[in-house]
Amino acid sequence: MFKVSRKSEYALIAVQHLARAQPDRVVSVADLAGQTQVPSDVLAKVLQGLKRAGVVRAVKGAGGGYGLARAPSDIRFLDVVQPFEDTLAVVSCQMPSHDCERSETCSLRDPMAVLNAFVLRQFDGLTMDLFVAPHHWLISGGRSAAPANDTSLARRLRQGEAAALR
Amino acid sequence: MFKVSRKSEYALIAVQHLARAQPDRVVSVADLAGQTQVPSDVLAKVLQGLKRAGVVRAVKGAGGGYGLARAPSDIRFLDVVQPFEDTLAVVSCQMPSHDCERSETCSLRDPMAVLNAFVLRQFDGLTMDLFVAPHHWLISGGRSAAPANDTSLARRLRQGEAAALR
DNA sequence: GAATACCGGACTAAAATGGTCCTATTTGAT
DNA sequence: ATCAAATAGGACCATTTTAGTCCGGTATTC
Repeated sequence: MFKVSRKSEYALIAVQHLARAQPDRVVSVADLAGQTQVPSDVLAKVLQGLKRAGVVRAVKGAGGGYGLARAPSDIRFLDVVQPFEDTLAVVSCQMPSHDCERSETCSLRDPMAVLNAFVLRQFDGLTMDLFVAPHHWLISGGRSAAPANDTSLARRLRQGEAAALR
Repeated sequence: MFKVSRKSEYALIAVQHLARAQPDRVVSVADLAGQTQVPSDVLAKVLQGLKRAGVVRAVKGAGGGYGLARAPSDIRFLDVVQPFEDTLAVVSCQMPSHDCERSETCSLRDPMAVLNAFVLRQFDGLTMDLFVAPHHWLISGGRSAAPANDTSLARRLRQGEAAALR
């Protein structure tokens, strides 16, 4: 459980690398594949998906490539991952159009809804700036101000909270 | 992502039903399959797994069957689910014996470790009593005392917190 | 000793996953 | 104009994972 698909991992890696490039520049798939060690065909597909999701912008033709559509702090973790996941539900009875044939005898649905909403809410507060720089949250003393929808998880990430690692 | 395997869902359902039975009684796979609408062969496998995990106890022979090994409040969500999941990591670079070939250029590992630990910790605080009775946490006024390792998620579940559902 | 039930391996069908290949189409440079 | 660089995206395949079935074995009760 929990584990994201490999495409999602590639997407996270791609966004991370694009975030390091100058904001107005654009990087070709070939270059990015070289940097990231991700098979370029697969990476191409992933970037297309990210483009459709509006996370990344593309410039076609010679000299073209991909760049972030906006600042990492405006890109949520789920924005990057969702295009490559079929569902974000913990159990299937929480999936969009599933009417449970066991509803008579099973009472998992409601507690599961709470659980599911909690998890989603936590992840919703995560933005990609928490992942980009190499350990920027560990070495940098200066910490950014907490955004409005800050969650416990986001807070911990920003602080590199050691407690969470135990 | 997040989604548990179907066996895990069956395991949750099974534990829920066993929790409703009298603590000293034991229910056969056939009976349980009838109650839960789960294919009995599959359910048998699931219960064997739960037994190996120490979640349920088995009584062999005529009149035998399965019962919970301890009170629902002493059974954690992860106890029930883990036997049927290959991994609890969000990304593969957090899995037990994975040495990352991208460690030079990828800085996802450390923030991901925080993320991973956070998720696990939240789920670790979940016990099965939060799932058993039909809406007991919604209709019952009396609420149990918070255990030592209470987490935000467990708290919300205990309260059936509407905020989490938005 | 026969019926009841757990135990658990072997096997199969179906689906998801990860990856490759091939062919447009757009664009910049010569 | 033409060519090369690059994205766009469909079709396809191999592998793995998943879900489920089947079957013989063992323990226990009546």
